[in-house]
Amino acid sequence: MLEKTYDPAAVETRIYEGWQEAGAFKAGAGAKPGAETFSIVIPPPNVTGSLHIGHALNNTIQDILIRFERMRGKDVLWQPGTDHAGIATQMIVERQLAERQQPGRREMGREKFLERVWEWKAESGGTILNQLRRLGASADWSRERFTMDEGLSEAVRKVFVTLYEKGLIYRAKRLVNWHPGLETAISDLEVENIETNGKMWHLRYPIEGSEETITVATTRPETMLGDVAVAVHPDDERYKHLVGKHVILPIVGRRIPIIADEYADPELGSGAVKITPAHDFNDFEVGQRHGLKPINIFTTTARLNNTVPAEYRGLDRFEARDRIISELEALSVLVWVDDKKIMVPYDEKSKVVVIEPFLTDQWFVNAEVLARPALASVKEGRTKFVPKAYENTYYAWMENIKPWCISRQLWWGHQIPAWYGPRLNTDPDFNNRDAGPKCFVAETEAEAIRLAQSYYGNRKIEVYSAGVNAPDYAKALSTFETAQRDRMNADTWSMRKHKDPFAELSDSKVPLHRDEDVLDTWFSSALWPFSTMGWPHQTPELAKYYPTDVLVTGFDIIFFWVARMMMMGLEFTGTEPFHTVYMHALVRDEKGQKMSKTKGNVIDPLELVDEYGADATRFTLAAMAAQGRDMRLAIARVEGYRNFVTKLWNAARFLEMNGCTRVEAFDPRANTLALNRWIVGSTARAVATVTAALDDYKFNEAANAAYDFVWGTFCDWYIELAKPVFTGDDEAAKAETQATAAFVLDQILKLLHPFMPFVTEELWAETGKTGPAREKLLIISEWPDLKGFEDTEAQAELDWLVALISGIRSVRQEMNVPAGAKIKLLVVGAGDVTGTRVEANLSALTRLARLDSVDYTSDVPRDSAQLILGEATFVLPLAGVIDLDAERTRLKRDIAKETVEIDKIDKKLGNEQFLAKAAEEVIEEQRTRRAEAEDRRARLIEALSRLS
RNA sequence: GGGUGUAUAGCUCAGCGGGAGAGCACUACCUUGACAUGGUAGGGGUCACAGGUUCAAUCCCUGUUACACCCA
Repeated sequence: MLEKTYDPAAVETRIYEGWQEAGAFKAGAGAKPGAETFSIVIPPPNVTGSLHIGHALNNTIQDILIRFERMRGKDVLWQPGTDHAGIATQMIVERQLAERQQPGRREMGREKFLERVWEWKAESGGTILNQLRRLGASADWSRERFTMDEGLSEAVRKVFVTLYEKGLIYRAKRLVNWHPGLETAISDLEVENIETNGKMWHLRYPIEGSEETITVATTRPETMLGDVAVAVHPDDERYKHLVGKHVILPIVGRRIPIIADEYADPELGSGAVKITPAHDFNDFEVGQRHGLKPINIFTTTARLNNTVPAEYRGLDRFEARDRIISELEALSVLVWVDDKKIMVPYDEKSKVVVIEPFLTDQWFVNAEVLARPALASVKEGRTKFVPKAYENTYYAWMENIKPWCISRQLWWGHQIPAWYGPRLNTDPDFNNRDAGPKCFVAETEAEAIRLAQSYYGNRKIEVYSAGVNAPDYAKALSTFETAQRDRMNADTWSMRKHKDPFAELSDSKVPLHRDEDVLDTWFSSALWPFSTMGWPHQTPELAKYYPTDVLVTGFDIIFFWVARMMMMGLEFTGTEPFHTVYMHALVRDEKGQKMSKTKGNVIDPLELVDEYGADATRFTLAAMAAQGRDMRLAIARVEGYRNFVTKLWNAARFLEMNGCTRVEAFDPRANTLALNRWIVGSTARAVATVTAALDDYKFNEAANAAYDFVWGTFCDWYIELAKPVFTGDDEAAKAETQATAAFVLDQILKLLHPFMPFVTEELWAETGKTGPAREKLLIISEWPDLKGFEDTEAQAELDWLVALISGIRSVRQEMNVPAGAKIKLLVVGAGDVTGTRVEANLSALTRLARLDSVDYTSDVPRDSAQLILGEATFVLPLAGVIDLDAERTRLKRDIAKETVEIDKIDKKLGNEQFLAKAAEEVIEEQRTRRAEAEDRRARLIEALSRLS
């Protein structure tokens, strides 16, 4: 016997372990040989992460799809894993070291520090995946991957080297977004521009050899130390005569040109702008156009470096601003100051650190080339976005894609597979400092040495791993370079040889060192759909499960991740990594605000699981997952669906109490009772609706259809109507109903399983204790298919019965008949069908409408309430109970309602245009509705006349 | 500044070219042998506003307003 209420906490862990032990999550579990495949790769959560409500939604949706397709018999893989999350993870470990007052990262050195991070990962990295298990995620944990696993790292190296060889990855000195706190470059996407109250400072620069001055406006006066020019618009009449002259930069004293460039906007400020190519993206381009050499005034921590006057060196950028302003003021260079709203680039994660455009050597991906096929895939429909509106977002990004800066000055991540050595004096770039060192890109060190060997001839290659600043490396490098330089001049070289008998050997050993930077975390994430399946090796999994089917994700990572997976997938496998991208909404609080720790409005999904159970939590998320709209999560909804779980549980309990045991080889189509034929037909329709909705990714429709059917149809009507059968003495009817009830419950458990896996699996086990043995767990049982089980005749009869019972109940309440009182029912004017229906459903009718007798008459007693249904009138003689005035009011109200309806339809039918242009079936429908309303009204009027 | 989306019951949300829906909340009644985490019945909406298209608009189009988000 089932308990009175279902206790999720007591059941969920046991059920989950049962699935694991049965191997139900394993790729291909339950699939028939040769079955179609269905695969999803999880958006790998950060190892540093813990489950938030967005993850809960994301993974609930994936799990629903996976369980649905698994039950449909497909060969299913849900590939789980985690992302190494370079910056976040490194920061956590660094913070931990600081808290424990242990040596910092730099003191420890790279190798020790990385060991430390791996230790941390081993201890804490699995948290979020364990949290997903609590939600019921049925991923194939035996295939768990991590972006820094050896296999995935191999994929990363392969991709890097291949793209490098194709010229699609290159190293360049460019302005990048620099994070002065972390001292690393970040990508454009990791920067968030936030509108801030700023100021516009107007500075008056003196013109060389003239009394004239030129006024420039800037929001960042401290960067004037790095100014290399002043630009005006070529058509700006005010300044034409100044172009070609020079200004003397105040404080610094540098002589810089006035140039003409269209970037200067005559409408903005004074129309003249200072050009600081090292610290502004627009200025950088202006500088390039005019061959101006950028002057970098900052260190990697955004303090002023030694290119600036001594008194400013070492100052923080904001401190420097104040000091510069004071000095400019004192020099009367500062003319005036305006308040201005400005966009300040912040670190997208912390939203605290101001990002600095900074000139460094970095690695870039030529995203423009990779984007072309990725763009075409979506345009040509090979990959579809759901909802479709996101395709535009994707296009807008892809059509304007910028080079992707992929190097990060961090330690935790995939170290860039590039090795550097000194250039030979025969190299055309030997004296070109901007060209940088000679670079060898290879998947392994051995391969890099081979490449180097072919460049350096038979010199000995020595790889230094202690870093570019290690003394022995610096020494070896300078020895080599000096020798190469000295060899270029015959005199120098012969003098050297004379002094040093070993001079010829001084450049016989070449020092090589590996690039110390690591790759952007998203670089490895971009390979996730195929790297997790063993690529670059041609594994069976790759052949079977790639390309995947659906990618389920939030729109916030459409650029970070989706776009890049498309690019890499197409480039390296020749196929789109998925045919559908399902973008789910953002979960907000019930007031529509974004959840955040600082606002304190975070709903923790694990707390929901603890309090209401995983099933209720999942069902809520599914029921609210309408496409293209953010969801506001209200706890009351979760509570409501918890009640639904209880309702289902109790329905099963009722069936159990009434001997509803499954019957071997039961054929629902052989049923004779309308009640049973009706519920089977309704089940068929519910199955069809839920299946279609899931096929369309309309999770809310699927969930609601299942809910309506289970509660509104099965519990509210079928079980209620079955009660008299169970307590009656028609044994054949009882047996048929018991078998049908058990059959329908089975279908319900299957239908609900993707949404509520735990309670359904538990009930599947409980109901399996009697009747024929269950062959397998619910999770791998077959999805119901009841096509052709509909029964329109039974449907019509039960619709009628429901309407009659509801009608009588309604009258009883309005007439204030005590709920416990049993009353008589008289049937007037019933035809054959109604008569048969009344007789067939007599016990149900009597019970649910609380009647004590049903009789036929043509003689309506006075003081009765009357109900119109079909051709018959149902009369409730309520002498003594009934309030005649109330009944008259009720009838008049109903008559008025019908009149309004008739008038409305008449207006349409009287319109010639309508008759001429509307569809035939629409007109016909209106006519039918009118006739029905007219008939009801006539009989209501008749009923009213009987009352007086 | 450019773009996208949303506006429907007190709240959270579905829906849709031809009869305004659900859950929660609310009101009344009911411990009827599954379930009070329940049952029955009910009240409650100018479908944001203004135009337009259409025989017909909550739905399609345009504009306005408000809110949200994305990009610069």
